[in-house]
Amino acid sequence: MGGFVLKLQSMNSIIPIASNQPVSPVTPGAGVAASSLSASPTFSPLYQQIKALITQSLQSGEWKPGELIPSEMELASRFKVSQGTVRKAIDELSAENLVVRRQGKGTFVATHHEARSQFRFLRLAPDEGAPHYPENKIIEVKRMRAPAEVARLLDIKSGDSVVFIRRVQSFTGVPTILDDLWLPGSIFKGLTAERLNEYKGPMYGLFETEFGTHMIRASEQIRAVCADEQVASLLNVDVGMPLLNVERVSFTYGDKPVELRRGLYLTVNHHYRNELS
Amino acid sequence: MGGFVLKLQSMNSIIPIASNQPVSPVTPGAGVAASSLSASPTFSPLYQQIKALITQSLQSGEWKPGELIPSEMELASRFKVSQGTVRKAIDELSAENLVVRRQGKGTFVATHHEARSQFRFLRLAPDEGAPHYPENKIIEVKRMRAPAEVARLLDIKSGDSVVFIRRVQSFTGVPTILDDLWLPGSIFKGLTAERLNEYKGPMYGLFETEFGTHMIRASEQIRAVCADEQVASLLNVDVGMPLLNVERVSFTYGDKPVELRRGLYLTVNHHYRNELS
DNA sequence: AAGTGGTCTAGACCACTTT
DNA sequence: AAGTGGTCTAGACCACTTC
Repeated sequence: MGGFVLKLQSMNSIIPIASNQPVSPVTPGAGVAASSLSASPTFSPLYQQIKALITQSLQSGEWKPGELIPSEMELASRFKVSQGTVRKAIDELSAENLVVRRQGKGTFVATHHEARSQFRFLRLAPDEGAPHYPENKIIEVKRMRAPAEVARLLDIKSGDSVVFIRRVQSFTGVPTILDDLWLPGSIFKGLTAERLNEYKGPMYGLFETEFGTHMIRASEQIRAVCADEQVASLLNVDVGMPLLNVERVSFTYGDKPVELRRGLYLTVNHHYRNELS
Repeated sequence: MGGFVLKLQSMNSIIPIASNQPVSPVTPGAGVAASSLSASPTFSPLYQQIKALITQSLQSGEWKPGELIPSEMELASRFKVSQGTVRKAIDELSAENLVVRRQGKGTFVATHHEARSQFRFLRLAPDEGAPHYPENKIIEVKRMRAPAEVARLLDIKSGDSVVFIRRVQSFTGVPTILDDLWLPGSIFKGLTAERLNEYKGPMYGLFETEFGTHMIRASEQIRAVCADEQVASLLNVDVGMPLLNVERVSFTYGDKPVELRRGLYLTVNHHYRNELS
């Protein structure tokens, strides 16, 4: 019986896990044989370590968005743990929307090319009728040097290259969202207005497919502001019209910030919806 | 070996579960013996049925907010299922913030009288510094007949008695939030301005303790508006100042709406924070 | 029929809290 | 020492999908 409880300095230095696992089968019916290191202050449950290993494979691109990952039994065999432990790891990854389970088919890497996740990052809904996806119009795409504030939020150096995008989104012809985006130039090489205009569907789908960057979560700060002349012109409203100002930082695997977005939402016939639970 | 898989018309008609449970102990090591009804279109996993039973006990007040509920072993014994099945039911209740687990102590009914849940329903945070709780000033408390829109959202009849509350919340002396609340009169009998002013701490704590109504979730719709004269006067800002308009419907056990709230937030030095995940 | 995830049980041991 | 939730394993069967 081998020791299942591992002592780890951090979740990043987890790779040698295999060598700490039992190499011989556990006696049937036997429970967990604890090592004497179990009181370690850096103790981490086995399933958390497995979760970190799976996350690493997602991050490294071993399994790409939309693809099938190995079955629970295969992963259990690879990591030398029971299927139940792999299951608990995948349970959490599924709860965090990193993977999607489908009974009878398998577990798939989450992708933004799916109806079910279409409105996960678009919280503006019409006051009447079912949510639907807006039309995109790209106003401007340019390369520039990151201002200090942009660099800080993207965790890059001030003056580093960033891609700036301005677009307007309309619902049934009515301009409703003005977005300004800043993306790290090192990741989004070759992003042009043409490519953005050609692409139909959510921008995060394009980012994922064309630039290998999958967004896993975002953090938003919302304020109320008034439209200035430039904004009023772009959204076709009067100067002084109250608008939602939504500042978003989006993160990819490893909680790395890879998008800064400032959206101005016209909330006359739409609202930002939020569930508190 | 008894049949564990039950056929249910709905989650509400679950009470006879006990009579469908095995009364004699299951043969050790035996798996699940499925009944021939397993293909029923209304099939519900055992742990979901247990979850519903526990939720009923929460709703009925058998265990009150802050109290300890029976241990997993006790519940397993009561419901004649394994401890693992109870565990999975409680896992979900914990994820939904209905209960709180504490290793070594037990599982407690969630309460709003705790630091850990203090900011679950208060999303306005200062731009600089750590979140802190605002001071309350009750402006008005009165009884009135529910307007049609209020009645619709509270799922009561138009003209039914409601309690109306207006208050201003301030951060370090600066008026920042103007709230208007409508509460069903049938539940919040005897709510007075004095009682609200005496009470220090979150209003949901008072609702829970004084009126036996614990909020479990809320749904918000956010818009940008401009301050009119009355609002400007109450928040000590200029007319036309852009404000967040946050309309909230809060629900208690059984997803019953029991509060309608319209908040106006000054977002000059604060922002509404939201995590998209 | 075979393979996948989903449910359920049983038993062991660990970590934490209280007695 | 006893009790609680937390982790881990093992094995059975169910529901769903594909072959």
